[in-house]
Amino acid sequence: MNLDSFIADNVAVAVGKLYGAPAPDGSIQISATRKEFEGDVTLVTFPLLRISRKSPEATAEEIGACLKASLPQIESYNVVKGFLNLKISPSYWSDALARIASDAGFGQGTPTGRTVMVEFSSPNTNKPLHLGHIRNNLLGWSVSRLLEVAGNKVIKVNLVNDRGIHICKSMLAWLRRGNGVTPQSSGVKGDHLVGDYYVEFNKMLKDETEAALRDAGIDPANATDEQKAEAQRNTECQKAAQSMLLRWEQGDPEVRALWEKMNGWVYDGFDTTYKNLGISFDKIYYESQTYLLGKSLVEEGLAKGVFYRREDGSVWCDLTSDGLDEKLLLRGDGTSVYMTQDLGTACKRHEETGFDEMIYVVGNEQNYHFQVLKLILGKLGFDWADAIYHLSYGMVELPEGKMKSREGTVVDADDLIEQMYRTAKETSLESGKLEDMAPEEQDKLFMMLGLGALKYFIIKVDPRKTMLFNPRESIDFNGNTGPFIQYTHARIKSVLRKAAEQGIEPALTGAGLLPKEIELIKIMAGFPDKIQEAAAAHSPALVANYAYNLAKEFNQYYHDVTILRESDAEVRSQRLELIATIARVLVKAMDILGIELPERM
RNA sequence: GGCCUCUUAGUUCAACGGAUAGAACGGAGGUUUCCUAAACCUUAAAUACAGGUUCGAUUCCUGUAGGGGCUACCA
Repeated sequence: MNLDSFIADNVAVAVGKLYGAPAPDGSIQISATRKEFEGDVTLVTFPLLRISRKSPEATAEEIGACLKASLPQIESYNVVKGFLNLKISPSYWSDALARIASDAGFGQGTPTGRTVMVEFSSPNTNKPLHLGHIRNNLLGWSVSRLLEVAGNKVIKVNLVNDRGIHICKSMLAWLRRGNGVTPQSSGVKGDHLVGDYYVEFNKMLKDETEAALRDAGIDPANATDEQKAEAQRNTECQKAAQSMLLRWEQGDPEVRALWEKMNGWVYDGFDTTYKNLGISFDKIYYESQTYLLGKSLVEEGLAKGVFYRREDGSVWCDLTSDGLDEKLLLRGDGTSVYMTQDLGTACKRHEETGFDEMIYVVGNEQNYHFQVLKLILGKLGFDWADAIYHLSYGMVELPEGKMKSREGTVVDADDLIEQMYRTAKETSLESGKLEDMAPEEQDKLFMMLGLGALKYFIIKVDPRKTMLFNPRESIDFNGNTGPFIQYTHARIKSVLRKAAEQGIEPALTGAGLLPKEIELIKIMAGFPDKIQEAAAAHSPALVANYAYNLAKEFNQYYHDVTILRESDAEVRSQRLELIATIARVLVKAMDILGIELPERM
């Protein structure tokens, strides 16, 4: 049991004894004592005044005295306004350190027996990954790790959008203007090459649209949106792309072969990016294989009267009673839409895995879509509809606003990783601490640091919020950053290495603890709770902030005390044990974020 | 128009309805005969506005102003 609930239970006992009535639910509020006051845990007494019928101070005083008398773990208490601050005895913290130090799997939650599926990344195959995908990927990955550490079985899946008009556009432009170029012949990464032809298509489209407008006697610069859309629809290349999509759907061997070839290039490119980011999946779904799912569900829904058919043959679900609109599920021509296949895919996945929770890591622009998805699954009678969770994250904005591919302000994922690597390299070489390190080791380190900075920067922000990313200023390596925590770890490891060289073993010797040491132990003891809290909130950001806090406290501690030079052997060994434990907790926390910690830097 | 969401130091981010709103970067100043100065210490600086609920509001409610998103027989 953790300290907070232990105290809470005893407060409940004390309240019953003192006031002869049980404390109402939620009236016992325990929190960590703020730094400026003396104590470790604090009871807020205001909610208990209804029962005590006394002033906040008197209530706090009485409960404090009662607890002090009955619990040996409480060394002292003090009352400030309505707050009862309890100071826990040092031996409790020594024991806590001993428990943490001897627990190799510290932080790993007990198995919950729950299976959670997490879908993330879900790229289109016509363009390389960009900054927005990076937030998605890092969030999906770290949430998956977080839930695993919290004791769940996690299945990471990726649903690749490998079909549709957008891929046909790349294919068409490549056929017309590519001259048979391949990633091998050009040396261009596959996903970038295909992306280049997507851009090429849009150029063709723009030229043809403007020509058409001029032919119609309209100045393209002054054309209305409707006029532009109309002209665009009728361009030759747009029609060619559409007919290519039709041929794809009919299974035309030529189109399919080209489609497979170009998608193959893209997957090779994606694999490289995923590998650089350090992420992987347990299963990859392809929309070309799932896009027909869900049609039978629509039939079922029609039979049950959940959906209805319009005169033109299209099928809809009326959600107006839920405060939403009517939602299309099947077009007049019988073809399905995104919602249809998502319904089908969800069902298929539930049949296959029996998941207890299905998390979709998708941007908040699709909030409406997932609200509807959940509602419809419920209407179809699936009791697991509530297991659907949309982990909705905010957009990544640049200083000049939203990324727009048309204006060329998209931050490419591969470029960004490369840039982070280079910045890490420069900063590291400047410090001049790595001269005796082998070049390949250095290279690994630079990548570790660059990625650490990038990942931490993105994950530390509350997923739901829109975040700002300034590529020019890059990312700092000082302060609340990944490299700060990496540096902290390297520092500890360095001391431990030197201790080992001198034959000094870390050990728990029962030597007295400094206040700062108790502070550090307190933070570490809170790790398992923090994991559970973060998992419940689906927020790796909480873990990031936790790790930063621990690292920061350590750096202050490190500055204030001597470790290797400490003359008292017992104190010295115990301090080594303490910092070794800190290093282990840091590794565990950062592992959730997908950030590696170096032995030296 | 309708629905959702956001607004905290100069900037980027924190804060289960609880104590004097925390950090970091940037600014100003300081610390290295000593285990890693990518560190540490000092200092100035913020809850968009107006009401309401509460012992207590950055947090909950209403309104105003200003961002963002959704409102496709796109995905």
